[in-house]
Amino acid sequence: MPAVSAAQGRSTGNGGAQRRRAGRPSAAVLDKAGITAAALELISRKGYDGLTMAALAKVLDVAPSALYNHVASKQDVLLLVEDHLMSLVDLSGFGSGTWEDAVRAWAWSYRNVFAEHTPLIPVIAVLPVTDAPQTLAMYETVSKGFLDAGFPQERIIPAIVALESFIFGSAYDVTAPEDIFDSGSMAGSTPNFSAAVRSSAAGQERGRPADTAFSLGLDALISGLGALRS
Amino acid sequence: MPAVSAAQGRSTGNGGAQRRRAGRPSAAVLDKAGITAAALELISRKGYDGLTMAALAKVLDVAPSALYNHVASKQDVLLLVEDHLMSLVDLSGFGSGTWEDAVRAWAWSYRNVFAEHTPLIPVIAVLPVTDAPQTLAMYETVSKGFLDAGFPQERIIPAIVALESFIFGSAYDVTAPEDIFDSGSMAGSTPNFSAAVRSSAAGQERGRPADTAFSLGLDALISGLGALRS
DNA sequence: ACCACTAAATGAATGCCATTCATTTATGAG
DNA sequence: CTCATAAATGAATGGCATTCATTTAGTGGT
Repeated sequence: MPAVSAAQGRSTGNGGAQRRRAGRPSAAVLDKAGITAAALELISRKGYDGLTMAALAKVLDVAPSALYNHVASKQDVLLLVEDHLMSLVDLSGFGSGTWEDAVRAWAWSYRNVFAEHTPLIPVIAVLPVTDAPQTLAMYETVSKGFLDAGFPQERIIPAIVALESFIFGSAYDVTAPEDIFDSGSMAGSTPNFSAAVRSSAAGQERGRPADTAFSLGLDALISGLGALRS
Repeated sequence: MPAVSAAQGRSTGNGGAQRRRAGRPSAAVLDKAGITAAALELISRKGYDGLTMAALAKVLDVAPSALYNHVASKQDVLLLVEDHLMSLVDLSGFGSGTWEDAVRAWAWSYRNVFAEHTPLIPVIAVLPVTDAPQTLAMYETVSKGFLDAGFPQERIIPAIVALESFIFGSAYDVTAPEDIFDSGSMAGSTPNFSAAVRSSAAGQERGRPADTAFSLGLDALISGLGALRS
């Protein structure tokens, strides 16, 4: 159970005191599960800027070059993290309630998970699903949900892709600063925009602006895509 | 007219032969417009990986440190590029045709421009509009288009944000490899997904898959959001 | 029981990158 | 005329991912 060894290696702690001597250790120190866990810990503690191969090695109490016996590159580490996060997305709606409710719960959960991990979005967008079992499992469940709801088979993938595109874009939006639409000194030359910004800020008492936009767009997509069902 | 000087500096060429001697030159060599143009040239020639401060300096026939007299950081360069690209987005539909057609043309154009520049998307998402005049101009035109079409003022910004989120996510989708949904050896355990992938590939004779998904989602958003008009 | 191969660690490079700093030279305001 | 300021050079600096030679430990075949 190498994951346990890795966890022990980390909890043993050794705060940099006596170093391990060179050569293969009796019990393996590293494995993918341990690297993934350490990366997630590092990300939550220091953010993605803090996720360097050197920092990761330090958390695992290992020399940086040791990591390359288990992953081919830093991109590989990001891939491990990405696939782990996919397992956190809520799929419970598919199979129980209506298609609309299932999609809504899935989309909110998906957006919320990746709003905390926007640096992974460029990775996901280009990642072949073959290399990501959790991701593949999610697509299978969602596809089945769409099929059972009466979607024509050839429309399922485009519909999921459209929803995902909206979800990824919206995840970025969550991270935007509050004053992103403040026109500052240029406000005079943008009367319609400035008024719209003021008005939407005023009309919104509860919740984040990003949530309002997400809710609005998601409802539009769900009703528009739902019409494709036979 | 410093932009001209910069252009001359670049066309003079000097292919690295005799170096400029230290100290302030009689005519300024650099300015923001020239830096922006050089960055765009570099990006189109070598991609975003090739856009380094050193490479940019070389194109402009200048020492890397000289750039920092005009921009505070590389992020600043990306911001200049981003704002320039915004001026390429098609706004001609607003003011002529229907709201639906205007939004459709705007959205396709917006997506196509940034599909070639996805590394800028994280920059845009966090960029206060104050620092980006072209971006601000675009929002003004689009806001006016929504207002004239009968949108309640407080819904305009959320509606635009929802559309933009979909556009950014879809821009990533354009860059995805063709075989991104190939399940490979895992296909056996994902029957519904694999069948959906096969079916959507078969049903689609013309155009890129990304275009199909974008068209589908955009129509859904336009009809859903259009219903908000009074 | 030996031996060769492979796996997994260390530690010392390597090369690239953004950024900073001291220095030099030119311009323009008072 | 002079002096602050702007705009260039060139030489660091520190951080980064990655590679390589080396060391040690397990393993499969004979």
